[in-house]
Amino acid sequence: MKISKKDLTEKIRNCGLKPTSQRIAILLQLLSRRDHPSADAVYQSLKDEYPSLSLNTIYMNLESFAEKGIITKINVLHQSARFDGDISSHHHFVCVRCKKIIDLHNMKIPKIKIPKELKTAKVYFHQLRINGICEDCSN
Amino acid sequence: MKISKKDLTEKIRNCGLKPTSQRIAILLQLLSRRDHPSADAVYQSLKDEYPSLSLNTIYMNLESFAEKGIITKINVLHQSARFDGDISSHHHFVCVRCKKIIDLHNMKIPKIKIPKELKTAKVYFHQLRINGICEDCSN
DNA sequence: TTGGATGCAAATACTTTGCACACGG
DNA sequence: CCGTGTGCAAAGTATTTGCATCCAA
Repeated sequence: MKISKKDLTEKIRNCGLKPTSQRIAILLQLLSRRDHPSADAVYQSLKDEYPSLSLNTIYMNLESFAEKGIITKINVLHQSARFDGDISSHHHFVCVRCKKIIDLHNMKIPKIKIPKELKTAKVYFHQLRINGICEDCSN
Repeated sequence: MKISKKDLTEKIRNCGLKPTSQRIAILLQLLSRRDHPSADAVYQSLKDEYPSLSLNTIYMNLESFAEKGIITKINVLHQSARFDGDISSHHHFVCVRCKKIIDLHNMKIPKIKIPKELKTAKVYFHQLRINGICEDCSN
């Protein structure tokens, strides 16, 4: 499907942001590609066509778009790697605001059927991650 | 349950690593606590008792332990934020080695029952993440 | 003794912040 | 014009790398 700049302009305006040329370019880039780029990957793809575009602008706008829900941020970003000594099967709730991680031991997840896309990969383990805002942060 | 140093030594040796005093201390620390510490958090807890222990050693060993499967690294993708232009409901496979993300659109996940630990939290969305090693990396 | 492990310091990577200028409404 | 958005540079934090020394086997 073709993505028109007009649609993008609308989409950006609808979520309360000014449809600047940079925002349109960034959103177009993200909707056109099938992978899951980092801010820098988007930057690399756009800098030839938009030499004045700054990486900073991409960081800010990807974050804004995700906040408005027109794109998704796959990894709630902890500033640092977090480790768990408990390797028994359990899942996690992550507060998107304070980044707190809460164990969910009592949560039963029905058996997962590994999809065919992964038939050749080695699956280690799966973890369900629930994102939200914890009690402390919701005040 | 009490964790004996003897058991830890065994555990470390069993996964092919030398049971140095630093490794034993780091693993003991991680297995004793109920939270999900960063490398620095582990460092802060240990540096009084082991003044010569370096943060670097903790980084390396937490990574090694996670690779051997005796602890878990919760956020595989913490080094850079990754975004997805596709906001339809789907899940992801993440290669723990090359960090590649593969979309799993065909995967049906039965309805999730939100556990009681979260009764006061606001749940935004949940994503199932399957961790493993992709075909390219498994050679 | 010997190769892996550690400690230190420097280097790198990612992201955020501060501020002056530019631009859309 | 007004206020948000952008670009640049600098700062901040997390992690990795290089290398000499150390230590468990």
